Amino acid sequence: MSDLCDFPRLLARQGVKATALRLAVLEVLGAATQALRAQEILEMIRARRRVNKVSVYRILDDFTRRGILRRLAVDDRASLYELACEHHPPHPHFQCRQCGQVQCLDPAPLSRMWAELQGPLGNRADRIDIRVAGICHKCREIAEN
Amino acid sequence: MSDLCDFPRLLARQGVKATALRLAVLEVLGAATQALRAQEILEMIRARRRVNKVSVYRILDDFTRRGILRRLAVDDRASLYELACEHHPPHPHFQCRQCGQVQCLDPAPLSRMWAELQGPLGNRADRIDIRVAGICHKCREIAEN
DNA sequence: TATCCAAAATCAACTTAGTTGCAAATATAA
DNA sequence: TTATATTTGCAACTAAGTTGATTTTGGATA
Ligand SMILES: [Mn+2]
Ligand SMILES: [Mn+2]
Ligand SMILES: [Zn+2]
Ligand SMILES: [Zn+2]
Repeated sequence: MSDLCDFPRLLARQGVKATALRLAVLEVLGAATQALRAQEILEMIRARRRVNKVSVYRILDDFTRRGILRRLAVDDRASLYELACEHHPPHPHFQCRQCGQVQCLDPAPLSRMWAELQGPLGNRADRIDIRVAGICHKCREIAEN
Repeated sequence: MSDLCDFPRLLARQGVKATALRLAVLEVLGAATQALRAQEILEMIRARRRVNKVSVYRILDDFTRRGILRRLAVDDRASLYELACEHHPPHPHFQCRQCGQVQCLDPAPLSRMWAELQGPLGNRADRIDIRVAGICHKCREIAEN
């Protein structure tokens, strides 16, 4: 999702050491054009160095709790991760039910939605996930030919 | 989510036989006040009769593909199931990050959202899932005392 | 520079949630 | 009744993630 962020600084602000592995996780996600599964992140890091999957899972978990990453629950069994820095505000996603691809959508409709759902039934809401499902552009082209 | 539906007729319309097990799955979900995990459905059926988990998973899967049920992807590893009949139109959900409880919210905001997200980027959207997360009513009370 | 320490990473083993292939049972048709 | 199709059950397997214990490492201290 672009490399606009200064990852070492981002980690410093959170009070965590910028280890090679933590930076590798952020760099993989920073270079990605869409949200990635833990397995994909692991493989991409393994293209460059040796890593244990447990370390990656623990880093993803920690980053998600700290708000450095967002974890997206999708229909598949594995969840997806994306950067949650200021350059990537929360936004809806589109998942194709044919190919499974998950695209990031424009954040605008989400902010309009916010007021509607804020604090219903006495709950204190602090996050909205929107997932739009259907058939993507590409899959429609394939089906039409 | 209430027993307003005539399950045998619902199944007949879908061209599937109304077997005892299929009806048991629908009755459990019809009586539930919130969406249930496969494991919970299994246990509730087992309180009355002997069943194999595979049969339940296969029924849940088949019903979801037919649109009799909706499968909700949540942050936990197991997904949730709810009836998708005319008495339970699609709606947003609220999940508490403390206790994990998932509540069904009012369908209204979802229909307002629909127009906004329909067919972005050339995709053909046919479903919107909205999940609101935060701290629920109950958990807030506990925290305040 | 050597030694110590806490944080980070690794390893093997385990768990959870679901899946697969095939066999047995049950229902329906001929 | 016999044949056929559908449904359910059983055992074994898989994918994704988790746990607890151990080893490694990057600094701080002496
Ligand atoms: Mn995204
Ligand atoms: Mn619901
Ligand atoms: Zn597609
Ligand atoms: Zn709660």
